[in-house]
Amino acid sequence: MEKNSKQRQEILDFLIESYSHPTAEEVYNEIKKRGSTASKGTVYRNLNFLSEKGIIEKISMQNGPDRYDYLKTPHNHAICVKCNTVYDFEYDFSPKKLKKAITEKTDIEEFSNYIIVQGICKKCLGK
Amino acid sequence: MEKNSKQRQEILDFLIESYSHPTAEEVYNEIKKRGSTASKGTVYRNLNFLSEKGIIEKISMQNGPDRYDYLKTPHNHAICVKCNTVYDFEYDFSPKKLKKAITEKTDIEEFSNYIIVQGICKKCLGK
DNA sequence: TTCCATGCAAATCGTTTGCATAAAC
DNA sequence: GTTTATGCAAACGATTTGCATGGAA
Repeated sequence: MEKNSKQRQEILDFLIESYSHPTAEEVYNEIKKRGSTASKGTVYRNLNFLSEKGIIEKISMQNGPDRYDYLKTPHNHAICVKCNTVYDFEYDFSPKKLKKAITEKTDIEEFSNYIIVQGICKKCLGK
Repeated sequence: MEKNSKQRQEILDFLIESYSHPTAEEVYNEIKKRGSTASKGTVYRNLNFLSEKGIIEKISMQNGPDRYDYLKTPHNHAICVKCNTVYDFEYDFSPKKLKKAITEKTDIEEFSNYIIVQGICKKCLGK
């Protein structure tokens, strides 16, 4: 049976109120600033724990560290592959049609409502 | 001006004929088996070069090493986050509507036609 | 009083980099 | 001849792990 530690709660609390898709490092720094005793190892262990439970989402980036997002209402992610900024957006991907297309062609059975679109943002295009 | 080395061509040739979304390590092993002199550093440098050119796509995984895919006709990727298998599938995401949804809500201007859906495959669900 | 979670540090993994040499053009 | 790419090995960043200890149930 799992145990509800102070540290795990501090990590989750921060993610719930955060809208910036922070990295593990950023989570660590922020909760430290607030007085948490959590070590970096504990932060990583809990981020993995929470994402395996489906409470948060681990977002893998093309460059740099993973980012984490608390799963409120379903939404999608548009990611700039240059500067690694993650944006939320809503879009109806017609889940039923999509499910059909995927299960017909692949072995994927269950899939996330959080779809990832990669792109380049205004700022990075200018460069 | 860029130069077309033997090693770069060997790496690209292998990706063109591969349908398995190989990792850098797998690319390295396979071209070595075929007699290439390419070092691992060269493999990484060329995979980055080719993906910056938009010739191949770098696919970041939730766990484990990145995978690479030669960009033939547009298609999407369904990824099992447990076993890291990448499947191809076709689906009409209504690019115009999607573009509108994204540019209205985010700073992303240009985006890839290769959309990523994360899920769990049949085999891993059973476990 | 059991067993899960922690803190710490070392280890690991995937990838990048510096530098001297070799190959394209 | 000039410049870009290579091979090698060392360095790097992000993450995981082993182990002894502490805290929840």
